[in-house]
This record gives sequence, structure tokens and C-alpha cells, in this order.
Amino acid sequence: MSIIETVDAEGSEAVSLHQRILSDISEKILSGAWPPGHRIPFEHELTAEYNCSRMTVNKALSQLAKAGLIERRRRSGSFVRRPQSQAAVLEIHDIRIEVEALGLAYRYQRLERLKRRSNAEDRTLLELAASGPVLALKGLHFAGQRPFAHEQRLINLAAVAEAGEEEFLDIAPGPWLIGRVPWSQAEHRIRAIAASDHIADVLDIEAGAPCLVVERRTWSAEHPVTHVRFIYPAESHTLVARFTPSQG
Amino acid sequence: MSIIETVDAEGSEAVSLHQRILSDISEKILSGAWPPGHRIPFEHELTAEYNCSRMTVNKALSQLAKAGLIERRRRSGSFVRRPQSQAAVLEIHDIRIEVEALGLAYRYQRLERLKRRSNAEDRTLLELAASGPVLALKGLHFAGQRPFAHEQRLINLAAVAEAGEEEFLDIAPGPWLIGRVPWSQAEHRIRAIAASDHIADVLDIEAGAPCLVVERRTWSAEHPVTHVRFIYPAESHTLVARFTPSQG
DNA sequence: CCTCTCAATATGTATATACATAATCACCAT
DNA sequence: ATGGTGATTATGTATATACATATTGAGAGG
Repeated sequence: MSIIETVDAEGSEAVSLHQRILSDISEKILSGAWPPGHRIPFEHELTAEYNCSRMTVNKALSQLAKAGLIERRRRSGSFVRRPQSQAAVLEIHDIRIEVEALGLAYRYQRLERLKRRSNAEDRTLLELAASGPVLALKGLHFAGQRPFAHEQRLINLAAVAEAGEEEFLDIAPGPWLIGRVPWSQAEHRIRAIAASDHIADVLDIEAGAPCLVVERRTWSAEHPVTHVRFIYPAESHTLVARFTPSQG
Repeated sequence: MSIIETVDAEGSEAVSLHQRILSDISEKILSGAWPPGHRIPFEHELTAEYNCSRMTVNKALSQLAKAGLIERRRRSGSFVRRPQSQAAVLEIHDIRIEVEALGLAYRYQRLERLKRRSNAEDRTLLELAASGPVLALKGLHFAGQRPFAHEQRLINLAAVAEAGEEEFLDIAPGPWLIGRVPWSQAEHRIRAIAASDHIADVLDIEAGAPCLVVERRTWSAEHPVTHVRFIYPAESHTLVARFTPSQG
């Protein structure tokens, strides 16, 4: 309630108030002190607690909401969100790097390239509202002589027009895109499938053998950029994800 | 370049100014009109262009910076960032929540429970240096009447002594641990396998059918806590990972 | 008892303002 | 030339204020 005359005599670090509110609250949530469903103090209460303006509190809470830790409801307040899910930083390496880390020669080979107007399936995969030009690619990543992964990709040419001029004969579209398009969001879907006859054929495995499928959708500031589906033979691939639960 | 006094006569949607500045700029970046390294107009210029206060512009630019699209430098201005490396936030939900989200009844059932001194394999899985007491558990997660996932877990009793007193007959060890042990690090390994005869039997699927395997190792402040291996029938499970680069 | 309306409330968005801070530039003295 | 010094500039953070908007809850009216 009082003016801030205590100048943080002890562990006085140069942390902004904004940051402190943020970390205080996420700590409470992550530690379980405030379980899912718990109502977070109202903005005006936090205003009093931290002796700051509502704008500062509001900014911090809005950020927590965007991060998915809390849910805000007008007139009701802010609440700790239910999905107390564990978040992990999953690093999906460039396939080339992955292959070369195994001491094998990397090679990419195009199987198919098609420029067309997006059909219904394309629009579903890319989450596109309207029809537009897309580039559909299929290719194989090799580790030494053996196929390592099959890639099936859609590129939204409305978002990345230059991609339409590329042949992608022996350069993989992934690194090409990464080097050109800044992306702001991605979604992965990971699952297991049995190899279809066709996939078994190109990957040189038995039909019905288990495969790991990684699908990735990428957005650059609201705009869908690309959708890609990697299929790995089960033996060749393990995804590794490491996680430290720090909140920014 | 001119002031926007046109009040969006046409597709006038209730979009906040904040949102409009945000999408305008990211569109410019995305389209390549502003390539990496390009200097974004100064806040005071955008203030004039959008005829709004600096705070509004600042908020939008700060958000773009947090999203990793631009980089801000004092005295110099804001610049389009070079594309970043890939990392993804993978959310692994509590199985109960996942099952209940499907509208099915959740149930956990213990298959096996063994308290013993860690053997060589245990120490590998837990990354333990010395031998010590561990709890080895096997159990099934049900969605309705059908098995949803098989769980095989090791708990380091040196780190979580109370776990040794628990039976885990029908409460799953995952939530039990989460509620008790603050964990500071986790590592996931994700891969596909063909169901062994035994796994096929307990999961009620065909032998050789593809399965998704998620292994998680958890540490609490340097101490290994638990290692768990989930096996999901391929049809029942897709991991979804969402990602926004860099957090605030 | 039910519905409709209106006031109260918490959040959402925006403004004007102020001062802090880091980086750069121009200038001056050596 | 060279090195320091201070002014300038753009962003960083915070405040007080205002009004919009969604939602809840209580009370009026049927």
C-alpha cells in the first residue's frame, strides 16, 4: 500500500516488475500452490500487492494467458488452466545433420514435384481458407545407400512465392525454407503407422513394418507456410526431447 | 504512407489496432518485402502512419520481438530477424485428461509391483551411478473398456522414499509423482515399434502392429526420479506439439 | 416462477506522459 | 589523429486515465 521506499536492500537485481510478477505467478502455478481452476488474484489486488499500476499487472497476466498457463474471463477473473500438461522442448534436427552425425553420407532426392492450385485436402493440411497456388513435393532422404526418411510436403506459394521457381531436385525443401522464411509457429503431430505398400517400397522395408510419422505445420505470423510429413522406418529413428520447465 | 483516415469502409471487422499493426508488419516480413536485416519503421513513424500512440505501436513491436520475427536495438531501431533454429514445445498430457477429453471413462490398473535393489538395466534407464532401492511398476491405462496405453516405470526410491509405501493399485504413478516431486528436467524419447507378443496381448491388439513408444526420464535437481515407458497402439494415439519460438 | 433489463464488475484496449537506459554521433581538447 | 565527453535518439518500462465489452447477479415486471 505504501510508496516503494524500500530500495531492495538485499538481493537487489535489476529485474523489471513485469518480470517479477510473471515469474512469481508461474512459480505458484508450476509448484502446484495454485492448482488448476484456482482463481488468481484480481488485477486490482495484484496492483495493491505489487504496488504498481493495473497496466503492468494486466500486461503480465495477458502474457501468461497467451502462454497458456492461465485463462482469463471477464467479470469472473483469471484462473489456472486445467491441462497441467508437461511442456518439453523438442528439437527436431535437420535430417542432414542427423544423418551426418551417424557418420553416414547424406543425400536428398526428389521423387515428385507438382505446382497446382490447392485442392480440398491441401487446404485442410495447410489450414488455408481460400484456394491458391501450392507446390507439392515428395522426396527421399538417404543415409549412405539406404533410405532414411520419406518426405511429403506442401508449400503455400502465396506465402513463399520464390519456392515456385525452385526445382528441389537434390536440395531438400526444409533447409531451403528455413533459410528464407522466418516462422513464428509450428505444430507437430507424431504417431506410429504401419508401412503401406508404396512406402515400404521406397523405404526398402517390409510392408506393415512400424514407422514413425512426424507431421509439421508451420506458420509465419498467421500465414500457413508449409505442411510436411516425414515417415521414418522404426529402427532408424528416435526423437529426443529435452525439457527444463523455466517460464520466461 | 498517408494517414489512415479511411475507417475501413469495406471489410470493416472488429479488429484491434494492435492486431492490425501486428499483421501488417508480419505480412511485410513474410512476403519478403522486408527481408532479414531490413529496418522496420521507427515507433514514431508507425505512430504517425497508424495515427495512434507509441504505446500501441510499442506493444505490437514487443510482441513481434517476443515471437522472434524481429530484433530490437536501442538507438538503432527494429530489424527483421534471420530465421531461427527449430525447437518445439511438446505438450504431453496427463493420460487421464487425454482419455476424459475423448469422452471415455478413465481407469488405471496395476499389473505388477516390485521393490528391489537396482540392477544394471535399472541403473542404465535411470542413469544412476550407484545401486540403490527402486520400485518397478507395470500398469494399464484404460479408455472405457479398451486398453489405452501400457506403462512400465522405475522410481528411484532414494529420491522419492514415500513411493515405496504406495501400492499404486488403481492410482497411476504419474500424477502421484507430479503432485509430490517438483521436477526440474525431463527427457523424452519417442519412437515406433512393432508390438511384441506380450504387449499385443495386454493391449488387445495384433502382434507386430505398430505402436508409439514414449519414454520419459525425469530429474529433480540433478537426482534421477523416474523412468517411464508408455506404449500406445498406433490408432489410439497422436502426440501433438505446438510451438512458438522464444517465450517472454 | 420465469424472464427481461440494468447495474456492477473484471478484463480489453488505447491514450498521454514520464523517466530510464543503451547505443551512437558529433565535437572538443589533447 | 585520438580519445574522452556529452548530447541525441530509439527503445524499455511504468503510471494514471478513459472508455469499451463481456458476463454476472440482482431486482422489476409479467
